[in-house]
Amino acid sequence: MLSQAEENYLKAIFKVTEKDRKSANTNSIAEILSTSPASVTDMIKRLAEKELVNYQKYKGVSLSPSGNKISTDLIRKHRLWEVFLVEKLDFSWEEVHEIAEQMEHIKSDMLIEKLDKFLDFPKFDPHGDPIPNAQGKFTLRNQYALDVLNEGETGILVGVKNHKTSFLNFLNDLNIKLGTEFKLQKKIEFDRSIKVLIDNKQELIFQRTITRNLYVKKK
Amino acid sequence: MLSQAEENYLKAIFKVTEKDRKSANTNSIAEILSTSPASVTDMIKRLAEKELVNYQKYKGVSLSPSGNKISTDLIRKHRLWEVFLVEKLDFSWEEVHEIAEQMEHIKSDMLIEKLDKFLDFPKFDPHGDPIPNAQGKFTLRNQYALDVLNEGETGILVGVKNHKTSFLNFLNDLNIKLGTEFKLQKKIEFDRSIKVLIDNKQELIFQRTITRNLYVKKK
DNA sequence: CAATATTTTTAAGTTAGTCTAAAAATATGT
DNA sequence: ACATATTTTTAGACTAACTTAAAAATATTG
Repeated sequence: MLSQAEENYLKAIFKVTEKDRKSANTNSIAEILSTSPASVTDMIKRLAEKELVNYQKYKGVSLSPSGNKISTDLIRKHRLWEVFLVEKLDFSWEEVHEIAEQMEHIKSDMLIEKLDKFLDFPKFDPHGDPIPNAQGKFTLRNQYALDVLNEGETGILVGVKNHKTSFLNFLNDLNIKLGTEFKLQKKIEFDRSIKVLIDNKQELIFQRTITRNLYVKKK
Repeated sequence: MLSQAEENYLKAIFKVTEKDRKSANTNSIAEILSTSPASVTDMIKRLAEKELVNYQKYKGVSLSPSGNKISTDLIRKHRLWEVFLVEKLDFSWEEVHEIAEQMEHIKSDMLIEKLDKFLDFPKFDPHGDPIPNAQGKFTLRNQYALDVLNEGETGILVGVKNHKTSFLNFLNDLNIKLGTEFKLQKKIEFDRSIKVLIDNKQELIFQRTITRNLYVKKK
């Protein structure tokens, strides 16, 4: 039985390596977990001992098959609980991360099975992130950052990359949510910002810091 | 912010002292938590430091007002989650204790408020135990152990004292659940066992070990 | 490619929570 | 009430997870 600390390390390694990076370095893990590189080395050795990670001194760390399964299970649990909090308990999407961070450590396979069923087997969480199935498989989707659209094209918001409360509240204030339609009016070459028409109502200019964080599917 | 271990000690002290006992002794706490008396002394000192308990060496320990509030909050959370698991996720009453034992440690006041509302403010958990309100107040109920009924009287099952899986499964096998009616046919003086008619269908003899653990209200 | 900067690991120490064994205090029985 | 039994506390040691500081390895750059 893994401790919550061990689980959090596995998740952090997953996070670093999921963007095709082969292995995670000590510093990046330390930063994600707000701890020291020394602590990371310490823990990695223990995880290597349990064959949850592949590790060679100074060469970075990656997840073993069993470590990878545990990570995707954690992500599955986290995202299912987020759906529960938003759909059933009426939380807003910027409020759920911290709570789900706690709930993902509850240990009971039957609980997750039944929760999944209760929620009607959702494939995406409230931020549009895919929920892996019980085998650890993620649903893929054709999605693009908003600034990839061509002029005149319309995209439907299906996900957000940045999950910070401040960013989500910015979207709340503009009444932007999953499903919101963006019609790209004009690409401004100078700084790659764009002029968009939102839900056929408000027209706005978005900088790259925003467009990079909005995932749409083409309408 | 309290650790799960600290919270479990507070709950154990609550459990020992709730049956009108003024203070809890080291051994009884150790037994509940499956730990050693030495560990209990150790932890009690820390809890006393934080003014969560009243403690004098060799004289037992009791909850301070703040310790008591934390305990009832934990019981509230535990029992609300049990209701959720049974009512919403379709668990059986003998399956929920362990899971709720984990869930009760999730820290979020808003979560419990919203959960309470989602469940429509239940006053009793799946075993018939009262759920304290946010102020720590328990709903009282006129209930009696089954063997307190007089011959000819009928009682409706409103709670069970023993929560062990084996006992609950015994009840499941007899199709006994909250709401089941017991008509007391005969008291057998010899060993205080009773002959009861269950839901006007099956007639059985129950020993004291069973009747003591069934709480009914008079019909 | 040597000097410097950065990253990673090691070493040594801390805290929470646990244990066992022994000592101290309290309770019990004749 | 005193000897014995029981309970509780202390002492010392252990593990998991963390820290800081220093040493070692790797990477970068003029």
